[in-house]
Amino acid sequence: MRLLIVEDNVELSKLVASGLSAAGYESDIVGSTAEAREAVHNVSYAAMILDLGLPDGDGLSVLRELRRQMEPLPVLVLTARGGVQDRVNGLRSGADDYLAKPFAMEELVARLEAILRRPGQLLGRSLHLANLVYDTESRQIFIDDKPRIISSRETSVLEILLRRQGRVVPKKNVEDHIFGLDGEVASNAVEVYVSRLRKQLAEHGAKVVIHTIRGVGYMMAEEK
Amino acid sequence: MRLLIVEDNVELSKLVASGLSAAGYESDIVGSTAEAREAVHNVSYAAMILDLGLPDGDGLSVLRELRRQMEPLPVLVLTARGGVQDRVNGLRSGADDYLAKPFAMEELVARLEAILRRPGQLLGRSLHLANLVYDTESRQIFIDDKPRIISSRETSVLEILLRRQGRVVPKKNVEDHIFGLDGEVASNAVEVYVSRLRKQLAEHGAKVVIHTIRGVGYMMAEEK
DNA sequence: GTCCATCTGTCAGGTTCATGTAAGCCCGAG
DNA sequence: CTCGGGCTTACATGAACCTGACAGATGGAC
Repeated sequence: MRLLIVEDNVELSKLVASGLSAAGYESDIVGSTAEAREAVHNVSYAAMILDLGLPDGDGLSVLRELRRQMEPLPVLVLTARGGVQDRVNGLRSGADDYLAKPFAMEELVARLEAILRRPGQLLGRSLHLANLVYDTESRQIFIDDKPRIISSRETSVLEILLRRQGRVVPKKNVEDHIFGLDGEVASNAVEVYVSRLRKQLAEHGAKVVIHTIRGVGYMMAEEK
Repeated sequence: MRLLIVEDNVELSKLVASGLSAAGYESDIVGSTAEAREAVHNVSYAAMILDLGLPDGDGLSVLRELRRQMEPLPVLVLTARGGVQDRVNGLRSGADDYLAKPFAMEELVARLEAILRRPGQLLGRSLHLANLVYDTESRQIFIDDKPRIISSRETSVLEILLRRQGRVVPKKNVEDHIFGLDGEVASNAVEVYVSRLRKQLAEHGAKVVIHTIRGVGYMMAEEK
């Protein structure tokens, strides 16, 4: 399995490469956004490890470009900046995970393998669809890179539909996901949440649709 | 996907049916070997769950008869008798698996799905034809890898035609597959479904055709 | 504490849509 | 050409679904 390391600090990049090699991964190293763009277009990598502070620009621009092209390549962002704002920026731009320097090699490998192993988007920290990004940890929603607030219940519905995007999610599953085992609902609560979610997504200009499959459930997909 | 439950204990059979329903399978229930024979001959089931202690004879006789006719229907034997000898008898008679009462519903579903998924059987998890993919578990249709929604009845027709792609499926079989034992149709319902299915497949750009064989039934094949 | 805003679950009325039936046309076989 | 099966469209029906409204719950500001 081949990885792309985008990092301008030569010592660090070699260290990472050798650590990954020990874990059984081959890797290519580039040191600028320009080289990164080229490499990604020419080679099919299993994942990218991306540093943000690069000599010729911000690594996030590479990431955003990838996502705009609907490229699902898993990306692990790696940077010295560890503040909350940077973390949010990374995820908002479409990163799958985020690691602040200094870090332990084991953690890098563990997180990398987590994003490689995840089936579809079932386990990812961050979920994407069209211009919609959802951070599963902070439960934050971004549309066109702008944070949007929607209420808790609707967020839960969004999450489960997003995790199974392009697949039908039975209404019962949605209900279970929201209420867990204990709470029972004696009404059409799920329908109401879906209705409210649709409305809010539309208001915020999200380019996604929630299809209704009568007698079964719902399916979220990209618009058109 | 439709299953046949052969079980004379009404409570148990209902329990099993509801458990299977939760797992996404429809089922018909019969309570004797005579009814079982009739049902199997009239309807095309995905699998049979067979109890051995029946009021009018041994369930194994039904199974042996099926196998003598080279009928590949997957059979899961379910019985109070849990001894090794019984297990051997069941398997020797052509059962695909064996489950002793009392059992956990999860185990029944797991074993059932194991035999349904088994290669070489009529049934796999997903069926392909040209640019059309059908997932038998979620009953989802993909054309050119994009999920497509068509309604329940049309999906059932598609499923049986796909399972026997390249072969003629008698109209009566299609009808049985959709309605099972109980429902009787007093019209040209099947023709209507086929018509609707053709239309929708065309709209979605599926490269498949449904040929009509006059006086017999239908056959699905790749376009051109 | 009070006030206000928002969130939540329920309900009811209206709407949409899958479904089965029927009717008329089409078309292939003979 | 005739006959009969097949195709397609139209339509009625009821179930499934949508959505606006409402009232209680919650929680933050003061």
